[in-house]
Amino acid sequence: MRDVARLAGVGTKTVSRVINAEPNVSAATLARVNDAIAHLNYEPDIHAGSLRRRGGVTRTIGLLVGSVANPFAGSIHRAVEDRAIERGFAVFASSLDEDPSRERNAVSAFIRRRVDGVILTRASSSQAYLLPEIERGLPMVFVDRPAAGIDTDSVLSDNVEGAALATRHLIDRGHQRIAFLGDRADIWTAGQRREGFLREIGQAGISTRETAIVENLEDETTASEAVLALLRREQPPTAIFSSQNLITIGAIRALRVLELQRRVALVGFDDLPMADLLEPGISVVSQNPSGIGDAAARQLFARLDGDRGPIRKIVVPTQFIARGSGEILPPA
Amino acid sequence: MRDVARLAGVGTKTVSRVINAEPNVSAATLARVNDAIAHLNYEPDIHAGSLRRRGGVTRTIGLLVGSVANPFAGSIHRAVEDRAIERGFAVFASSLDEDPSRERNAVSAFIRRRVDGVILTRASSSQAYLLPEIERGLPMVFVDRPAAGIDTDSVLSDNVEGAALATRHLIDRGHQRIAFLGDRADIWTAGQRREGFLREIGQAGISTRETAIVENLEDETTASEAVLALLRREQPPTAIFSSQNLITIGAIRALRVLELQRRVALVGFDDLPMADLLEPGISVVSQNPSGIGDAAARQLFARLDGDRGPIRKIVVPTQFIARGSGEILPPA
DNA sequence: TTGAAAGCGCTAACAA
DNA sequence: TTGTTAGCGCTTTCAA
Repeated sequence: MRDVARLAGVGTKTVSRVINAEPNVSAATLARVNDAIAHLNYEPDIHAGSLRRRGGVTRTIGLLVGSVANPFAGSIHRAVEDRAIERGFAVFASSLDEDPSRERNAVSAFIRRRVDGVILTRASSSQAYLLPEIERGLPMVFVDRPAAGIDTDSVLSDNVEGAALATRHLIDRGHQRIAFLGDRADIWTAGQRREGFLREIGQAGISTRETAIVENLEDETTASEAVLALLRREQPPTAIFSSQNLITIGAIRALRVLELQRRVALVGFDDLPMADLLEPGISVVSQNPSGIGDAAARQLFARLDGDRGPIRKIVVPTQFIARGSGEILPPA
Repeated sequence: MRDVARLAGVGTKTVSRVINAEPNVSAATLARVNDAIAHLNYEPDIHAGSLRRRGGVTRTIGLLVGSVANPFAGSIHRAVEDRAIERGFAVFASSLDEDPSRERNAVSAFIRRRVDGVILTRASSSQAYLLPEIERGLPMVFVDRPAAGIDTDSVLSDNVEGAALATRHLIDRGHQRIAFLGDRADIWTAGQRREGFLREIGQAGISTRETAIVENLEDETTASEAVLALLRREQPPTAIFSSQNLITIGAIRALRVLELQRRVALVGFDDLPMADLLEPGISVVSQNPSGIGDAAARQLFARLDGDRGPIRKIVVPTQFIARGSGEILPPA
């Protein structure tokens, strides 16, 4: 910046005015400074500026998602980026991997870099450690799962309703023996989806002895093995509700192995790429990840703009997509 | 930091020593300072530190990919993050969208935030604008596509060989009328894959009048329409090589519409999720995005560690995966 | 319209 | 082992 000032024959404050598009710079000076900037390939240091700037804003936000390699997270990320870029904000992205220590480290990394706000998914069981940051006024929006131990803005899918919708869909087609497949029971969304499932089973007056609840499925392989075991029982389920992406893929594989994909109904929670190209197509309850990301970013920026309104809990609706696998009827 | 120093009854330099795990702090002082840090929930400002620190490192890198919503980019991103996190680095991620102005803006956003290095995919036709940054010593690795107009480290898939492999696979099965489907011809990878295709066609002595080259397919829909048109010709192709992901999906849809998915061979460039669950399974040349990200991050960190060796062009091999669609024989 | 001086939170250099 | 002073690149404050 000193070099630019010297080259343009002005003081550093004038260069500062030009960079920040402040008023009270004559056209001639403006041109001279801009020439000097171009000539020296000068890029101002945002963080040096934020040090003294009132509010200390860095035009940077932090985003913590399940894993940046996961398409669900990718869609959230993209929506957040699109909102951020409009305002000249940059986005730090980190992956959580269901690991509480990664959560803490990521948040700390964001804070040490003085982000203006954060959009977070949680893995640990309490976010009380964020209390001091809230008091300091760090805007914070939770996505996919609500914070525990603190009250913050959040943007969530309607997990209970989505699961209930899928379950009702199967019950309406006459299924009574319906299996529930869930991932790690300590994950908040897993519990919510289980709740929706059980609610509908109860309302339909189906005995819980008829339903199989299989939880803590970690990946495709364990899910596939669990489904193979289920279907080899004496009274196998006539329908399956799989409450997570990878588990649904495992279930599809198991059904194929037994050649039952046209005889046993299957509905998955969360959409799958090319699900409509399989035979039968896979019926799902789809979430709206870019809607979640968009809402979260809007809420965060509203807070950054000074919105001091009450905490908002935004629920993004899910949608049932019938493609065939969920419309299979129970054997007569 | 002043508050911490005061509370611990030491000077700020001592706090600085503790934060940075520098030697020459007595155990007693260390404990007092750490207590004060915990008590005040103090998190040091990395950027304020970097201002004065020699080298000015911020432990931050910038990553620019096609789109963070794209699974290919997601895998690269995740691999980069895994290497970065080991060293306490944070990652800025941005999407390119094949838009030269987004490229410039993203790079500028990174530089203004004083990243220590960048991993970039390009959209614009020349990266000569980065010359000053190179001279200033900003480490830089290009992924997926090489930089143009400057000489930098890069990590690329073997696009020409991969496309040649796919083409040879089809020729070896007796196909003569093979169609090439490509995306925007100005995209570097598109040209490379076309080159590999044409090389094998030429070596097999197949007349180019027998092959159909359809380029500038923008998405699934245009690809699907193009394939429908191709297959309705008098002399339709007996095999299709689709050189990009979304185009392959469009081709699959078109083949299904005409019920030709078991009669016309199809090989795609880039793997598709659940490609093995379709009927027939989709044969592909798969890239190794996490291998690309890993190699790029390793190279970048080697440069950050002071490696001043010659520019490296790393090629990550592709792999042919036979699943059925590519093994369909031409009609007798 | 412009610039000089002070200071943001931290580390380098040096002195104690 | 510890602290003091200066200064990183910028913005604020205030005077010219």
